[in-house]
Amino acid sequence: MSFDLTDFLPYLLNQAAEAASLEFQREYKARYGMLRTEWRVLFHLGRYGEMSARDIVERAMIHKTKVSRAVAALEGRRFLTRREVEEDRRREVLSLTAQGRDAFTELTALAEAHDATLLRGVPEADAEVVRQVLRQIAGL
Amino acid sequence: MSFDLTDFLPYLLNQAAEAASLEFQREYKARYGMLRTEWRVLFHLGRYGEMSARDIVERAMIHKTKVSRAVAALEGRRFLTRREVEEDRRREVLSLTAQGRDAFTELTALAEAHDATLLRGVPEADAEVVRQVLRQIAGL
DNA sequence: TGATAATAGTTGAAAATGTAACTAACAAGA
DNA sequence: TCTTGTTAGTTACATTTTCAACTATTATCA
Repeated sequence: MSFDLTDFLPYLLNQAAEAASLEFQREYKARYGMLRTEWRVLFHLGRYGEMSARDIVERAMIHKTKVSRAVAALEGRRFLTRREVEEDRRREVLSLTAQGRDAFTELTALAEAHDATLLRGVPEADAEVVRQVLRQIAGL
Repeated sequence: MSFDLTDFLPYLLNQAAEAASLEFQREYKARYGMLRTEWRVLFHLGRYGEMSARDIVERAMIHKTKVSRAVAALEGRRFLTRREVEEDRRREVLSLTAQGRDAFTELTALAEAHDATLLRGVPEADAEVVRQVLRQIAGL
């Protein structure tokens, strides 16, 4: 039989994703009491600027109920604020507070360092191949 | 700012893992009403032969409570059976039923096909680089 | 205009997961 | 033997996630 579990891409991706998130998760959990979805929402706002919950849903491919709850939690802890949009009163534009930006800055620095650790010993050319293939799979 | 979200490995891994699992998950869910952990337990038994829950915990790095519940579910749906071990009555050896083996065979074929789809257009050398790096990150 | 559909976001209940505590069996040393 | 510790596996409870309504607003089109 030729097919090993560690050849199976969804499995391998899941294991790698879990391992990669684990250490970093401890950071944002311990420092800011954040959940993973909250960190991802924060990251999107920090990296790409203010946007609506719907934009985050689309870009991050996170379900809208998760985003809704993450936004509520981040708002409660004063990491972001909502602003009504006049031309469409269903929507609310989200933006980070100063505190949210600080958290973003600190966590991003940690994330970059963490990335380097994960790819220790991997030639940059190979790392780029990995990113490329992952983007394809993720549909990005 | 130099750091793009799609360069950030844990993020990229998560997105790819989620996208990769999605379609396949629909298969085992729709056909067999299986959860992800259940499919993974089934896979281990189908691929590597009978073993105890503890062995699966170690090999698959799934938490023992998840394995315990998956085993109970698979047993309830007659995909596997337990057998007591005389020399250590704490342990139970698990093995697939004929029905379990059928499911394994069918799902494995689907898994292989799914893998090929995910890697469409990716040279085999690159695919191997990806698997290698993912194994490193996952600690496999 | 008015009816129907679509969209943004929220909420409640059900399902799944994680954590810790638990039972039962074995192990090892005084 | 008796105590203490370890291991296999299960269960209970709290937290998260998922799924299916639901509200409120905007869009479409006869």
